[in-house]
Amino acid sequence: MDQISSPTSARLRAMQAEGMNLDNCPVRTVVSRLGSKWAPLLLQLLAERPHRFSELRRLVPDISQRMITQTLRDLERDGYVNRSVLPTKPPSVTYSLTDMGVSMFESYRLLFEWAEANHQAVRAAREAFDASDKG
Amino acid sequence: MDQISSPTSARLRAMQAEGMNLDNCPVRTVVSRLGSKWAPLLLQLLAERPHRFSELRRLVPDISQRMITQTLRDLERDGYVNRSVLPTKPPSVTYSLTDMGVSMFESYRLLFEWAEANHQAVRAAREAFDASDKG
DNA sequence: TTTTAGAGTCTCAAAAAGAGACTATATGTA
DNA sequence: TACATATAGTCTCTTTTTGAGACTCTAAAA
Repeated sequence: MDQISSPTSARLRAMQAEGMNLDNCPVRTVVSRLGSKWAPLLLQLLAERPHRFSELRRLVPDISQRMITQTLRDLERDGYVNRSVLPTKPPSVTYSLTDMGVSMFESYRLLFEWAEANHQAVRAAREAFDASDKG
Repeated sequence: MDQISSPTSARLRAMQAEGMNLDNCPVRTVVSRLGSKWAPLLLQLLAERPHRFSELRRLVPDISQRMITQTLRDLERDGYVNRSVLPTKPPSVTYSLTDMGVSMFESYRLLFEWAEANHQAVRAAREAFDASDKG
């Protein structure tokens, strides 16, 4: 049984007929990780240059240590981020993008650029919605 | 006080000095919504053509109705999705992308394409990580 | 008369996120 | 000697978010 690719509705219909579920959908597998609360921010910083743990902590003051660790671990697990430990005392740990991370970020960056260019429109839409009867 | 733009580390340092927090970071504001569990899938379907609520439900069998509603509401609130009700009995509701939704999806789509092309590598990285002492 | 369809809402359980304290070791300071 | 600081986390507990499943309403069809 093949991996599912981009699920067009025709494809979804076929999958449904075959009794497949969507838990293996590659797009979802990849994208849902990258859209987590802190991943975009940390990826942007690592795309700029490698950073140490404590640098990230200082640069993003409203993230808890637990969430830095966890987000970086997830990104490392998926192969986007490299974690290298220098055996100094106390040890220093540097995080950087892998080749795959760089490759992925080239695509992801376009959404970031869209967001920078259009966040006012999004914000306006949000406020209009909240001010309407729907909000 | 201006909106924060893409937070380079220099910018973050400046923000920190000014006592700003990152809750208004436009990239995070926009991206974290779009990376939620179901948004990518629903956006793909709506990018293909408009769909009705019950179509989406049938096409994505493992999503609960509550989550369809909520995800579509969030996308509508942010201005990506249009919800139009036809006053039939029972009423029919059609969801489609707005112009802004189409514009956003043009950028987002590149990440989807990357994901389709590279999900095997991500999966492999994940398995390698889990098999190592780190997992 | 019971069923079906559409488009949800409501309630409650499970999972994830977040805050804050705690750990280890070595160096610097009083 | 005693105390504080730095790095890179982990542990526990609380709050928030997600998710599943039952329930609602209306009108037409079987």
